[in-house]
Amino acid sequence: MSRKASSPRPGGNPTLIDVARVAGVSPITVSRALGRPEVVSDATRRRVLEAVRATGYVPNLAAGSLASSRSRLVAILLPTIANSIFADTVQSLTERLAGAGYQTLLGLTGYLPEQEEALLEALLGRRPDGIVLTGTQHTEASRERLRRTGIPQVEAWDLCARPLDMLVGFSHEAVGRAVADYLLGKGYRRISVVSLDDPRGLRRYHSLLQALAEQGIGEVAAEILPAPATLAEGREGLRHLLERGQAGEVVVCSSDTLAQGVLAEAASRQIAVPGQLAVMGFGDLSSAAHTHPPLSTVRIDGPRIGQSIAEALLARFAEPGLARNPLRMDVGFELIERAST
Amino acid sequence: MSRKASSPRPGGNPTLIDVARVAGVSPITVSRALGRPEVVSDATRRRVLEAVRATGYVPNLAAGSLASSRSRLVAILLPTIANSIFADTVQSLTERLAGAGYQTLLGLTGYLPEQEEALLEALLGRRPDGIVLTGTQHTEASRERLRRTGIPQVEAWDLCARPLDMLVGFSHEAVGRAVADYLLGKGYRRISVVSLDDPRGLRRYHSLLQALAEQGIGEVAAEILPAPATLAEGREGLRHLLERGQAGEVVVCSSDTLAQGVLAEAASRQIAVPGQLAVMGFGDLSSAAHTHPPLSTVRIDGPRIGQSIAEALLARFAEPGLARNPLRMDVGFELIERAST
DNA sequence: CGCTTGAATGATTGCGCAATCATCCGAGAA
DNA sequence: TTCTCGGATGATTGCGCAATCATTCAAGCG
Repeated sequence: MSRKASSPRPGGNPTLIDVARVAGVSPITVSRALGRPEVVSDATRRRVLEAVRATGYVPNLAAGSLASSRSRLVAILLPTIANSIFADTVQSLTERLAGAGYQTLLGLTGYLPEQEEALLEALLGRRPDGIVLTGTQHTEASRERLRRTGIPQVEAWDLCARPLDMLVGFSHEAVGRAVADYLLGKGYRRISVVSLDDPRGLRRYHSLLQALAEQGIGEVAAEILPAPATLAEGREGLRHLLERGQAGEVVVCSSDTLAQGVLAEAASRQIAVPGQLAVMGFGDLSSAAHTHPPLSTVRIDGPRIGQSIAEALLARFAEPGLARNPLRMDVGFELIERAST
Repeated sequence: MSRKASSPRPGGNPTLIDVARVAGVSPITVSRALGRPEVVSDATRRRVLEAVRATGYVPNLAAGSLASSRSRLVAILLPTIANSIFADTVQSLTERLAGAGYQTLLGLTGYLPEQEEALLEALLGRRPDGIVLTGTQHTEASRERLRRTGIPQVEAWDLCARPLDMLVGFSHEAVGRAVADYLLGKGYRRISVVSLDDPRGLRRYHSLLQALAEQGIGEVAAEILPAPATLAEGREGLRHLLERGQAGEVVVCSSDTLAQGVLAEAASRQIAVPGQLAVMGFGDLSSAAHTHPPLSTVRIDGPRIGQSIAEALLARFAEPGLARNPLRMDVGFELIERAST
């Protein structure tokens, strides 16, 4: 390295040593005054804080990570943030973690498991203290790698029998069944589906199919569309169903965004909703209550998921002994009936 | 510290030294094989990569940061990701940076400058190689701190006379004027505004006011709502305007989301759009083309902003000599006329 | 008065890596 | 043959911090 010891260095960032010199204490006392203020005397702490202000010192967290083996970083992997149902979860998770001094490393997988694998390796390089994953489908390589890290991790927005570690979500199978029961109860028999080809949407679709089959309804036309969800995709989905004469009495959509597209396509074709065609969404985005007609949908409490993830991680950070506690939280869902069905 | 030198440590993560031992080379050769593969021989590189695979080695980037003074981290500060017009920008920015080996540290300011200040300090602790800020309004403390870091930084989604460093955005004043000219050209004279109280929305509002005033239109009712933008806020905005009899012939909204709320409120009151009341949005969200009626709005190319930010930062990283190059990119905007006006 | 006690502070060390400088060795030139 | 040269590899060092152990000193006690 170029520089000898700790000269003043007008160029670089000030370090603990610079602050210590200004405050007239040892570097480790500065470290303590900032990191564990209760162990230094009031007078010393004041002197140190004054020196921090005077020097413009900002602790180098990379050095802190290295020395303490705690990065105060949480990695979040999610498919996308654009028009996303996950946005509320990420927002509340990030806020809660920030309040506890943790920062958020964002990784976008674009719904591709292989992408998740590469991203995961990159993120692990930061030695995050916690990892949040969307869904429970990961490549075998990812699962193995995650298992070996021993880092607390939370899978979100889903439930499964063998979670990697902690789990905060709800049952997509239960959603599918609940939607089937609801629609059958309303008297609908000819049902079609417009779904994104994302794993959780497809699981809801399959359990809907099964629940309907159990009631003797075997024919369910489906239009499976590539991610991400947009209104245009929804419109296209309904258009294809109509062209094939398969739309039936009600279209079940894998997201409110698709459902809004379906509504728009129906409006443009003068199809009355729900008179000629009912529409069901998923997610209860803030727009769902305000479409025309208001959208029946399934409400998921995204902020609550985020908050629960944060609590679970923070608890684990505070008490590493809890390792492998069997947290498996089902936040449930709520079927919201509005005018579209 | 507890451990002596570099014993095998079955518990912890493998290090460069472990890989080196397996590959039968020195640690620094492993470092080179991974970081600058062109300087080691093919045979050595293969042996090293095999050893990396065998050990499950993942480089500790905190240590790398500390040794090289390059974190390969870019901090992004933005108001919110929920229902956000910035989502596309963040998505494309993140993807482009990830492709170049940079990771993204996300900071959410909630539209509060003081929050930005605290967040900024926390993020600077990671010594990011680049910083992306939303907008050009920062506290004086933030500006000063940013200036002194010398880290390449980009202000996005706005233009201003004295940028901190680089700038990729468009003129909100020009948007306000363009909207005024457009509406006047269509023959509208009684104009009202529903805006979020975010700085950029208010700037568009004020320049709209000024442009209208120059044409002799002095009375413009406005409803200013707290962030974040939701359909419900838009509905409330129109409701208040109508209650006061001030909605006029056309409502200009500071975002498409608010505009959709206005459309919903109008629909629920049997107000014909645009016959009795025209509506103008901002952002051209993917939903704007599919509302009922389709929404006239102002299109901003969010992904392009993200891409341009990434290019600008990567260029600066590759060539630190370019410091203080005067990049100041105006990505412009496009007024989209649809059926709502 | 000497002792213990515990709060406050300090000295030393190493976290894992890359920058820097040093060394080695084989091919080609003189 | 000897020398030079440059590609390949290695040894050493320090990045900035916190863990660990050591020291100091005043208060309290018999």
